[in-house]
Formats: sequence, C-alpha cells, structure tokens
Amino acid sequence: MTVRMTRQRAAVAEALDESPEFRSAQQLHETLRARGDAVGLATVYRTLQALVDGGEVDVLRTGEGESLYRRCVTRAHHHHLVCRSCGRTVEIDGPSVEAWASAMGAAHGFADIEHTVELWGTCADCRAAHGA
Amino acid sequence: MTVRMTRQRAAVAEALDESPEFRSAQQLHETLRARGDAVGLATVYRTLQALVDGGEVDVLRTGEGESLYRRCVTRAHHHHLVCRSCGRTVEIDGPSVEAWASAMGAAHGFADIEHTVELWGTCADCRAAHGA
DNA sequence: GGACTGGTGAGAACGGTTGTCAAGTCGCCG
DNA sequence: CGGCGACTTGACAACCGTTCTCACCAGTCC
Ligand SMILES: [Mn+2]
Ligand SMILES: [Mn+2]
Ligand SMILES: [Zn+2]
Ligand SMILES: [Zn+2]
Repeated sequence: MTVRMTRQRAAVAEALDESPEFRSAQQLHETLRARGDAVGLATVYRTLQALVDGGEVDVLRTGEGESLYRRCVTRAHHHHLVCRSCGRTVEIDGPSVEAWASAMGAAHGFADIEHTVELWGTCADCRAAHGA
Repeated sequence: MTVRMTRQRAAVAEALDESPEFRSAQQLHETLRARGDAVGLATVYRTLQALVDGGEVDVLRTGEGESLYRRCVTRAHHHHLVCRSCGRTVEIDGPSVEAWASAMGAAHGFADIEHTVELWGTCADCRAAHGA
C-alpha cells in the first residue's frame, strides 16, 4: 500500500512544475521523451490521475474532449481564465459566482449542486503577436 | 446544395422534441430503434450536428466526455441546471455571471472572452425516489 | 543480497465520434 | 408520371484520447 517514489513520477511532477500553462497528458509525455527522460504514456496518465486525486493538480476538459493538467498555486476551490492560444492561465476566485450557483440550485429544488465555470480568451501577448 | 427533408431527419427532430432532458446521440438512436423508426447512428450524429450549427439545439459535454443534446426553449444565450440522475434541465439566465465573466477577462487583459457555466445537481423527484 | 510488493510500459481494448463510399431517395424537370 | 442528379444514408472502418492487461522491473525493508 505504500507509495513509492520513482524516476517516472518525479519526471512527470517536474514537467508539470516547469509549465505554468495547462498541458495535456500527451504533451507532457512528448516533453519528457524529447528531453531524454522517457516515461510510458500509461504511466503519465496514472501519475496525473493520482495527482488530481490528491488535489495537487487541476484538470479541465477542452471542448474537444481532451484533458488538460496544471499545478495550481491555490489549493482552494477556484476557476480559470485560460488563453485559447498559448494556454496561459490566471486562477480566479469568484465568491459571487459561488453564491449565485448555490442560490440557483436551491431555487429550483436541486441539491448537491456542483458547477463548472471556465473562462477562455486571448491574452494580451498573443494579441500583440498575432496582430488584431 | 439544397437541404432535403427526410424521414430520418424528421425522426431525430421528433425524438428531441419529445424529451425535455439532455440526451446523448446514442440514447436518441436507441429510442428511435426501439420505436421501430430506425435511423443509422451516423445519421443521428450528422443531424444533431446540423441542428447545433443552426442554433436549434444545445450541446453540453459530460465529465466523461459524452455530448448531450437538447432543444432549448430559449434561443438566446443561457446556461443549464441539470439533474445528474435523470437529466431534467432548467434553463438559467445569469446576467450577473455574464458581467462577472467579461469583467474578469478585461481585468487580466484577455479579449474575446467566452465562458462555460453549467450547474449539476440532484432534482427533488430523484431525491424522493432514491431516498436520502 | 533476497523477498515482497508496488510500479512500469508496450500493446490491446475501449467508447464516443467521425470518415468512407456504394447504394438509396428526395425534388425537380420534362 | 418517369428519369436524372445531387443530396442523403448506413454499415463498417478509422480515429483519438484514455484505460486495461500482464509479464517484467525495481523501491523498500530486513
Ligand atoms: Mn466555483
Ligand atoms: Mn453566460
Ligand atoms: Zn496567450
Ligand atoms: Zn432528476
């Protein structure tokens, strides 16, 4: 039952620490391979899942159904403002939205309310780079 | 280039009209098959996609990556409060959330802000049925 | 070092969705 | 009414991200 520290787990954790953007399992896998620190794809997925379960990493799903992972600064519940183009992410705390969500649920007789709230946009740098 | 009315397209549209819940392409396909109004699965997907493109049907993706479809009453932008258990859906209009989302984006220099906001819960009927 | 046991990875399996393409049909025209 | 042609259909294969399988590997403890 003991959790072991392995080269692979350390490598995945390190790759996550190095990128402030949300990244997919496959991107992380490729990054590690390119760096000569190869880790099996299945292991990347397993490690990410464990980190998510432990609350150390956040996941979000793109509109195309791919999962993106990121080690967030805030451990508490929060949302994200993500750049569509480069993945740059701002962690957002929205007390007003939290209140709104539970009020809406209660008003319609729903219980155990959960909410997904994500914001997507184009960051200032990407606008400067791509024109427009 | 003309769009034709076919038995299949009418059947999919009718199945959507009959259910106020969000339903998956496969559920709709099965419903039609059971009713003896069989339509190929690929055609169900194609028809749903066309309806979504035309703004006649709303889609949302479950946490498991499945797309759910529903003909909403409101044509204007809105969100949903969905029962995890039976799919019952309440259309929600949240002006405060809209304002919050664009304000957040602007505050961090992001443009072309889009947002996904969905609420999940257990409706009163499902709570009564399953106890708790 | 040796045993115990959790971890690894190549490849198969999965599940929802989309692509392929020969066969079928709606709509129109004569 | 036929007939024609472009649009549509559907069985099945291909896709794609993710998970499962299982024989082999390697931390950990003694
Ligand atoms: Mn929240
Ligand atoms: Mn909105
Ligand atoms: Zn950017
Ligand atoms: Zn319900």
